[in-house]
Amino acid sequence: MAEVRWLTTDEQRSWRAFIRGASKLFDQLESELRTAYGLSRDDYEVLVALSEGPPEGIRMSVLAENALMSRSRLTYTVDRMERDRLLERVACPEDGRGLRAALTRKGQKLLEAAAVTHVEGVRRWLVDVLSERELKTVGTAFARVLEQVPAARAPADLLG
Amino acid sequence: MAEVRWLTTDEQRSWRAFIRGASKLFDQLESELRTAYGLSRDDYEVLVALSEGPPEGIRMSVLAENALMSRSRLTYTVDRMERDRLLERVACPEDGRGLRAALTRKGQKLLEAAAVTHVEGVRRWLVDVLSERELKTVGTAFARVLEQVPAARAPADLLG
DNA sequence: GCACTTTCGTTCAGGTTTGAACTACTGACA
DNA sequence: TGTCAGTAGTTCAAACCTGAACGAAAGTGC
Repeated sequence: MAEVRWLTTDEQRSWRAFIRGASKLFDQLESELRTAYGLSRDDYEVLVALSEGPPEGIRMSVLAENALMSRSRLTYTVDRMERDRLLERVACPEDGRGLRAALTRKGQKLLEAAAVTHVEGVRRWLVDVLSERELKTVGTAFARVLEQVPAARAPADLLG
Repeated sequence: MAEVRWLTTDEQRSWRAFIRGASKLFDQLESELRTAYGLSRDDYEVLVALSEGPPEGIRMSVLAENALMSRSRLTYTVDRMERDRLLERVACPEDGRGLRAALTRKGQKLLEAAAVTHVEGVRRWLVDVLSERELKTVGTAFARVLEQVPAARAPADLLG
């Protein structure tokens, strides 16, 4: 058992500022999307992923991966969105087990509107608040974090 | 209605990297705390806040503010933690409506153990992955974000 | 002292999320 | 061709969260 390497005062300060700022930013952006369009962050991520995929839709499992959601959570999210006619599930010709979620016209339209709100929020609360250099640094830093953090969160991964 | 100011390609890239990296980081850290100690991030935040407050405890409303939680969510969180004997609610002499949550010995011990796990995670997945300069920038950037985002998320705030 | 408004924390109803089972299908191997 | 492990997506029960409504106490103005 190695000695614990605590955070220095500066590291601690930075970490705390980050976790609080980021949490609040996420809450704010989600709150804006929800009150304006009734969309959760998950819903929005799904719409974005679909709009960037091919028109025939995206496999559920791929969608779950893209949006960093568990499969069951995605099932329920897609249920709700299908009920609201924002997307539809279509069978997958090449795999009888599979389904694709595909954007409807309504979903497309809603995303176009919501994206405006969302971009304004991202600008107002983040992009315009940071200098160009800061934003760039944040981007490259978290791209590296994303690479480092283990891809799967299977229980076995946590025991190493 | 003003023209939409979309994000530039670079801004978009930075924003995406950030949201994905940060989300994954949070998920990873929470997952580590949960499998090792059965603590959610909320639980952990409450323990930290209490350990930093006076020994007689902290008012529920202050705790909710510190941990960025709704009051009802805090009520349920504290219920669970009290059931597990990590803290206890004590009446508040100076305000008959109020309660303080105060750490028990067991809560104190658990936090001491969990903090080790948590710090290791923060180091491994963030602090050691970033340069000193990057971490500093992230800290100052999000401190500014925290300042800018409106404090309350009362419905009225969202209509302006 | 008495009405009024505000604040504190909880409770309620209903929606959401979780992780483990489950069904249906696929692909590999004999 | 038949078995069998593995995968896709769903479902289930239980835990969790949300926001509005609530009871109790505090503060305010008269």
